[in-house]
Amino acid sequence: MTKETHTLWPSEAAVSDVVGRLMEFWGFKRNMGRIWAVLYLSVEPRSAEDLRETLKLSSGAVSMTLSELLRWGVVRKVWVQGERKDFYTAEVQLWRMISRVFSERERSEIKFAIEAFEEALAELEVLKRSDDEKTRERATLQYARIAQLLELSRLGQKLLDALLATAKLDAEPLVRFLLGRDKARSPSHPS
Amino acid sequence: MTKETHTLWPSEAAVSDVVGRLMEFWGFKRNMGRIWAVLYLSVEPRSAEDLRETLKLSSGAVSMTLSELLRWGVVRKVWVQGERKDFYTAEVQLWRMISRVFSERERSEIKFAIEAFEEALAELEVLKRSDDEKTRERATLQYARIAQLLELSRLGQKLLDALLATAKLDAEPLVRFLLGRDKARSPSHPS
DNA sequence: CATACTCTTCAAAAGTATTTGAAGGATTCG
DNA sequence: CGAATCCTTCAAATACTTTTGAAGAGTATG
Repeated sequence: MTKETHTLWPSEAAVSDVVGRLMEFWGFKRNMGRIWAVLYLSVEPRSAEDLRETLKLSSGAVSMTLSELLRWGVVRKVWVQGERKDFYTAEVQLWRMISRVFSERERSEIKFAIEAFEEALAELEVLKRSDDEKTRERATLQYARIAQLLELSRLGQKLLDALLATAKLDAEPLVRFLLGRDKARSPSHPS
Repeated sequence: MTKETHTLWPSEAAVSDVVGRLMEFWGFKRNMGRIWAVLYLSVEPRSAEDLRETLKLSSGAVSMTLSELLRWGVVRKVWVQGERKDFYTAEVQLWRMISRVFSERERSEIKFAIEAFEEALAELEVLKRSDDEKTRERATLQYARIAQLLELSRLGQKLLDALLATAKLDAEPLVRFLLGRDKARSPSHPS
């Protein structure tokens, strides 16, 4: 019933925009970022209609974007006393969000790559024993190069795993390590 | 003059494809990945025409993609004795490539976000002292939330810096740390 | 300096991705 | 049960990205 179209403050608009862009950069739809940001900055849960008006989107877009956000577990449905509509809030545990997204998305991507590299290596293994000199040379070089790619991918995978393991507990551990390294270098922001 | 259209082996095609996808996933054009991969797996430097034929692209596409790759420093021009055309090779130092891309692209992205968050905080700083109760509440919550985003961004920035500093020297140091953590947990792939 | 060859550019075409809004479900309320 | 409200779906429209290929600029060669 509250018909006041929550107008965004300039700072809210700016943050939503930046988050939208960041998300886009990370391969999501811009509106996912914008909607999440609005919810993240909202004192109370918001309805779909509310978001639709605030961000000037179609009802369909809001519905689809929200369901995607729900699927990624970065937004939750909330029941508000005596209201018919659904209300939504943002997950505020940033690390949780990130780890969820990473573990679902980046991991499968990298897993796929790793498998492909392994297969390629297996094929080249055979060609390295070819009768043809040229073929052997080519196969040998490629084998070495792909092995590099594989190594890098495995490393990326481990990095991700480490990050995820870390994030699952708390924000800090890995963080600390990295901040530590940095301490001596730039005095930067006093805060 | 060598008119033999280097046909790709299945393993080459597969790897080029995967690398293309990975690159696409990371926000580049798929063809950048494919071209780079072909060069990376090539025994000798290749000409633009050669790539055009191998990958069935238009001359324009090859030209533009190559110049983009050159701009990112992941491919280099090479002069081949007695040849009129330009020849190209891939940067084979993977860490170098990655650190170059990261430092140019991700860093500016994150820097921009950080600035935006800081500005938003400054604006909210004022609103937190508003006469209106509601406004104060809203501003206070948003301040706290954006501060979280800012913290996270700064962390990301530091992580990147650490990675870059590492990569600039060698592939290993950061790597070692991460591999260490992992050792005890999952026996996984026996190789 | 004319010719041949190569590379680049760019407007148009093709291809993708996102958004819209109307139709249809689903749920609650009287 | 019927009306009202809200949510979802999906084909069509729009917006955005990438690719094409022809025109032209640049350069080495005879």
